[in-house]
Amino acid sequence: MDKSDSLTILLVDDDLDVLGAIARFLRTHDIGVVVAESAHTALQRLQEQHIDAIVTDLRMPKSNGLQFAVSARETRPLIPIVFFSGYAQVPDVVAAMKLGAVEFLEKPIDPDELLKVINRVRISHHGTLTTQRLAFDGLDQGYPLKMRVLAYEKYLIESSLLQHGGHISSVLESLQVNRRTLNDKMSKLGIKRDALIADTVAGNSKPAD
Amino acid sequence: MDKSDSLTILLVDDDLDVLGAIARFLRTHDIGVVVAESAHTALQRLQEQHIDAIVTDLRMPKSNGLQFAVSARETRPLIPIVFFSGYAQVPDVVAAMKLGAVEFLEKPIDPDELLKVINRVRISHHGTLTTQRLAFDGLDQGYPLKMRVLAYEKYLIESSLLQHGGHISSVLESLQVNRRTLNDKMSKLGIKRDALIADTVAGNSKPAD
DNA sequence: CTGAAATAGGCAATAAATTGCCGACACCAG
DNA sequence: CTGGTGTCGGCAATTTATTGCCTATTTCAG
Repeated sequence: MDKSDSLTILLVDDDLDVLGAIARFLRTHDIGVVVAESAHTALQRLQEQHIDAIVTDLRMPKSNGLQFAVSARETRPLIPIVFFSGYAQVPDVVAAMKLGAVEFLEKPIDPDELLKVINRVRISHHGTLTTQRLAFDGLDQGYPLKMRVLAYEKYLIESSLLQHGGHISSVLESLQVNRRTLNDKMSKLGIKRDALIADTVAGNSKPAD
Repeated sequence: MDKSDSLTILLVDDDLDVLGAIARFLRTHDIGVVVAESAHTALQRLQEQHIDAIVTDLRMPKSNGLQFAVSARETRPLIPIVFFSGYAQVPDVVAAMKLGAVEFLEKPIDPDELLKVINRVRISHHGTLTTQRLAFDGLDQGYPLKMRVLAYEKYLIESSLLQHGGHISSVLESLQVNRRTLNDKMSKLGIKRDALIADTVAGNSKPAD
């Protein structure tokens, strides 16, 4: 299946067996995979082509995963990063999560679990959402408070819409907001319900998480 | 400014020896400590009195620390929470950090380290901005849109204040907001400039509600 | 086809936020 | 002490947001 909305992830691990196995698995599930066996290579790939998310081993021979993540964030400030590791210590995990990791998996990796995580990324960073996240989160300086708050509000509403499959009444209940207010906000913030729900029909529209 | 105990933390652990020892240590460092030996008691304390931050064991006989944290957040959505545990598994740590934990310490607790963490909390969630952000959109859905947006706005203002060392005029420029508006927001959101700029020295506690 | 349910938008009353202007207070250098 | 700077809050005019009421449109089951 060729899907225009499929994700491309950057998979980083020094163990080529693991790299190959996971890459194969993900590709059979319509996820584009770019592999790299070192942090150095990974950073190159990150600059060469479009990557939607990073899945990386925490422990690698030369540069460790955290260091790599920091470098990666310099290029792509808010790219979602998923770590995995076989012998993670608590401080490592804490550091990774503080960096804003979306998930931290243990080796050996359960492919289905990884797939679930990636699908979650697919949803929360979908299309217009990604732009919004950048708007309110990445550019720490230079944007007025009001604009950033509005961008966040837009992001929250779009997320809720996606999570409820475009079902407005559910969103109203979830966000506990007046129906008229929500409509006005969506109009003002340029949120198109139709566009959002059309986006998700191809993949999983329900994050059963 | 009141020079007495400016910060009150809620310390939760089923091990009474640990509870007593840490409480004593913290009290000698001018930190108010309310102790609870169970999640149930802790939730009561949380409603009875003003608590600035929670320090809790992850593993407790009856209810686990995560469950407790979720309940605590229902009462105090953005209260800083520090976890500690002796036998933490990776998924536990990940879950705790996703909940927006400020820090995750390992048992046995190094008192000085805990003190350092608490002092970071004292200047209002300093440091791990990413973690803080996760606390917003990683937090369970179920909080009204308005509350979440306000929480984010509060976070933005506090961050900017910290970043500019409490210089209001710099914050005004950075956030491009009217001075009168910023003052009003700070007042409404319970942001105390004095408390934020008081560096490692004790400042005012903030009755953040 | 018909009617119920879900969604969207117009309009107007009400509530809240924004902002300029004024004065007050603290602090510091001269 | 005095004047300058930075901060804070009261007040009121203006703007914006919220929300209830009403109607239109679409969708879908019967």
